[in-house]
Amino acid sequence: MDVSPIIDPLNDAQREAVTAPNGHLLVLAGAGSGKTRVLVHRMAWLMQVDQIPPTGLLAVTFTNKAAREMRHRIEDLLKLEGRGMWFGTFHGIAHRLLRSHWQDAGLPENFQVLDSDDQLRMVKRVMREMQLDESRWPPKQAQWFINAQKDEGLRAEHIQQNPGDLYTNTLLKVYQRYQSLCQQSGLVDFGELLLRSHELWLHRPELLAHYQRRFRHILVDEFQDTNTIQYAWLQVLASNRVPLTVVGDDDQSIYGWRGAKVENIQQFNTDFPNARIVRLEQNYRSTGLILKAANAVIANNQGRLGKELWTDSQDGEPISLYAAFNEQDEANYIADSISDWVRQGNLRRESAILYRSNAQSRVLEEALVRQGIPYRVYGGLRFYDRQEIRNALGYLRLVHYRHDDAAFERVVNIPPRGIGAKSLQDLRDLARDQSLSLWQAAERLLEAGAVKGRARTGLGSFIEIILELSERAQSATLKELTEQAIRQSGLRDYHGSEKGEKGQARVENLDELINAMAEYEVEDEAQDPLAEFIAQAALDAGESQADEHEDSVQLMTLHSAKGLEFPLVFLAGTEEGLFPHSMSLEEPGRLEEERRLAYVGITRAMKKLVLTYAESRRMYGQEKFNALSRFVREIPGDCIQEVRLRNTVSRPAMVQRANEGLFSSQPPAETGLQLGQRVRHPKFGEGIVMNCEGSGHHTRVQVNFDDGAKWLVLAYAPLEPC
DNA sequence: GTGGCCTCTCTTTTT
DNA sequence: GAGAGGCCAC
Repeated sequence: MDVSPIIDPLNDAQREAVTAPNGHLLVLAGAGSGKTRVLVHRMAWLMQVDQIPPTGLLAVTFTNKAAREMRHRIEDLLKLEGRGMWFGTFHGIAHRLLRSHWQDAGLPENFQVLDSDDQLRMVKRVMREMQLDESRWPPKQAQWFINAQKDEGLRAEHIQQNPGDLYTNTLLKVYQRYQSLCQQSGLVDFGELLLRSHELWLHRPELLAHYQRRFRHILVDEFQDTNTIQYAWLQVLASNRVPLTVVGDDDQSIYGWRGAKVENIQQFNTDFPNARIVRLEQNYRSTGLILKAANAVIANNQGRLGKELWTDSQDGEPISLYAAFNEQDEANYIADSISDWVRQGNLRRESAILYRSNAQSRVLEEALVRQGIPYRVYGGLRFYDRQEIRNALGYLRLVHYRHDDAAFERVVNIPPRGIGAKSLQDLRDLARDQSLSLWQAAERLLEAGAVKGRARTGLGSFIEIILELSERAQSATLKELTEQAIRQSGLRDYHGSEKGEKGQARVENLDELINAMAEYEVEDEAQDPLAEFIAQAALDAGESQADEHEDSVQLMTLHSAKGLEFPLVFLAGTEEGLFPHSMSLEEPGRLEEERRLAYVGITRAMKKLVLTYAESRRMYGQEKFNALSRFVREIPGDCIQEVRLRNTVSRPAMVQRANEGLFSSQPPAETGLQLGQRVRHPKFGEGIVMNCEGSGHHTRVQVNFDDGAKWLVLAYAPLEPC
């Protein structure tokens, strides 16, 4: 057997990881150290050398994109179809298990996956039922509470009531009521998928044993992003029967705020004491200086597992630091730089602009538009999150499963058919009192003649539509069914008549959905295709299928940049308050997470990194004078070259003042000016210094001349003290 | 059901 | 200061 294609392209550490005996393995993989490659090659090794059949492998990732990419690469490497291997996200795999074992999991066969939008609706409904004041008890917060508990593996009945703690007690009640409503309507939210499949292991040992025999090895990507319940799920499944390979980087853990536990990496050592540990520290991505900067920044974090990236490559160009006058200047500078770079024969798509928060993208986009540079913004509204799509899916969900209350609430009055808040409330009341689904409640009310007038007609025709579609579903293809649902429900006309281009765009999206249905391939023949499509729509929000063919600059948040790399990277808005974000300054833990985010950002760059910040920035409607980010100050001086426009005034002084963290309205000392001082201007004559803003070459002072106050840029309008 | 007005907030986001 | 979400009036 020739294993050279599997091990030849690897360095020593990578090879050690790939060829480790079929036992527990922890791979600490630094940024750009070939983590995915190791995972893929290890799968190949296990199949070829340890003779594990494809069906014996389970590979778990966090995003559908990562799962697809892995499948792709293994098929490429082994020139075979990955059929039989289980690839998927934690949620996807949990869902698959629950579908197969719905009875053991205590679910109805037709259970539906509830996405966060629908979840919020359900939470609101429960809270209204409980007559909680929405301003005092924000539904979003309750939703967050429920998800956080589920992420920790806790059911409402596991959580201790605390007599004095009104907050927890109230939210607990919401949790409890929400849960029973979901159970009754056959709805399973994201957290519930994980929690339930964990319970499935615990309550059905024979099932667990079955899967433990089936899986001969489990591989987990981005292990630092696992939360408590995910870890528990893995731990029970693997225990001491199924070997685990987990790959992660504690320095790239940036999702603590949504429940990820970096500690799981340390815990792994304890729970699996015989696990082998391999560190991948050689970086193949970035230049020497970029790596040096990244190492220096991350070294300021405490309690790391310890890893220091190194590279064979040259130092490369120094990192540029541009101090912009304001956010406009920053955006223009970046757009100019990209123009230059493209003029030198580079591709736009090889450059990326990264920022901490989405709000920053607008100014950047405007500057790119002005210069006619095509760009693509990542992470916008996803296809299945669009209203019109969710409405169409709402109808289909009801066709599939009438007791899906979330879908019922969503579309019963869309398009409007006279079923207002009052009628809906009657339905909810009846449903609650008699433990019925909204669908059943509607039937009862109609039979009893308890609804009158427009509401009666509307509700009647709504039910009629669903019934007719259900009939049609028996014989029609998915595509035909969807087409009819969109037409017959009135959604097409309703969205089409929305004013402006919006209406047209919505209809186009609906057509796109019909196309997607036509192309949809059923993965599991045994499954009802409609059921499968609906679940997929909830679990895979549909990678924004933007035209990737056009050569465009990539704009995204630092979070979405994880896992990607670009020859040229701009990191915009490196200012205190923005990055690190002001909301993470209080807790040291949050600040460390921000620092890891900085580490992620820096290590995205292959050849050239440009940091920019604005001395003055409009935020929340106010002019803010933020100091240079501490993360930039943590980079050794010899890695950085400060870029200034010409006519520079005293660069060191500017940097010093930035480092001191403050820009005052007092002009810099080296200008020889002070507030209140008399100065002479060659053209305007004598005046008094009233105010100062900015620093460095952008320093502007306000001077009161005889004919009024003027703002002057010091660099261009030298003032003489007099 | 829509439009206008008021208030409130103001990260990061996958499933 | 902008955008979202809630509320009220027509």
